[in-house]
Amino acid sequence: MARRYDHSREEIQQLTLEKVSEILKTESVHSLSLRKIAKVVGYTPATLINIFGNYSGLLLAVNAESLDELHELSITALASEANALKKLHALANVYLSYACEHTHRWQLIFDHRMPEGEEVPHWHQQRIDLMFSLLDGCLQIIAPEKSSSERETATRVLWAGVHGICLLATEDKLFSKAHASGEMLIQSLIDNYLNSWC
Amino acid sequence: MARRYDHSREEIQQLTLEKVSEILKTESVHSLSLRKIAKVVGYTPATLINIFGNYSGLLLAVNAESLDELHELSITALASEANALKKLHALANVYLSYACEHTHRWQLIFDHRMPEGEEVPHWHQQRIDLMFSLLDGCLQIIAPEKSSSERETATRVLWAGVHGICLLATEDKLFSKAHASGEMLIQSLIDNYLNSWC
DNA sequence: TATTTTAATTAAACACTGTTTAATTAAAAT
DNA sequence: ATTTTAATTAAACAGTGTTTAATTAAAATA
Repeated sequence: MARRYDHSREEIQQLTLEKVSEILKTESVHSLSLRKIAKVVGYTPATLINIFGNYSGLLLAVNAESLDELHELSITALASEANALKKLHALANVYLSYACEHTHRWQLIFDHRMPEGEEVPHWHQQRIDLMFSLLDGCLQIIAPEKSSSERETATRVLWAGVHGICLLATEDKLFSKAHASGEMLIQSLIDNYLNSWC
Repeated sequence: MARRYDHSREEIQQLTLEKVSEILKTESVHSLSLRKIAKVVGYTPATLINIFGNYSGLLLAVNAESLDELHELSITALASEANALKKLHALANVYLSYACEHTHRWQLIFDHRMPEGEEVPHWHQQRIDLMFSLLDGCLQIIAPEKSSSERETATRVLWAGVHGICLLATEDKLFSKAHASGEMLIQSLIDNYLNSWC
């Protein structure tokens, strides 16, 4: 068989992202496969490869959507707080909430590895840089006297800490309810670190 | 063919761990496979499954060895410092050094996931708990007035932070030389966090 | 010592995986 | 109306971890 034209390229792409989203609501990253996705989308694996280049490209497209979601949530969280320190807390809690509520989507972002030899696409790196820049923006208001390299250090320390806490939370390595105690850890990290830093 | 008896069960296990070690010196976690390992060991995949239960069990055995290495390095690092704060720094730097120098082994510890339904073996969890307890021991000396739940929070924050920094370092997300700037981030994290915490 | 039982080892099959190839055919361009 | 282009698929390919059945050497038993 050949050329159906039930959907345009863009429609198949959109349809795929929706179906993967649905799967990730209940199933883990490791139970995902190109063939399984192709089946629920209603096209063959080869068609999805034709559209996304390869399986890695498909997952990357899912992750781009996730990062866009995270970015939008971050923007509204920032707008809802006046104080720069509170903005920073809000940012970290958006990150934790996303990790806890969309655990499999969140894990996919960091579980994904480029195939040997391929570079991370610039549009993907841009999305990550954008998230970092929001953090940096808060620190710029909190400590305007600091140099940009000092701020860069603090940004990375805070991101690493929050990310590590989210890893513990999503992997249920936190005794009590993951989200609640995750929030506590984040509060402790940010308050204590910044209290001394500036 | 059947029953060779070139090696005992223990010898094959030991041989396997050695060969995997060698492979991980140059190749990444994702290029590893049971069949590839079996080939270099000189036995068939089914033999390795007979010994380790399944592929996951084989990787778990590699990780147990890695955690033992990390533990031993930690013990000697602790012994080489008198001051409790310096001990803590030493501990964190052992972790970073191991991540940078044995990157693939280190990544395998955290990339590995139990198969659906199987629980983390207690002997593996014990090894992880042991590492956490070393950290907790330092904090106990640094801040004996704190409650054990307060210390638990600090332990987790510090571990999460150091782990996140190591992730950045091993994935070359750190502009300059990974190890050097990783050390800087860890210093910033520990000094600032503890400076405010106690 | 001869015989039975046990278990180590393997080849082959199984059910998957992502990707490539070649063929089909509908749509677009000429 | 004809040619070109490209969407789509089935099938093949090379790989994965695991299971099964057969072989056979070693250990246990008689």
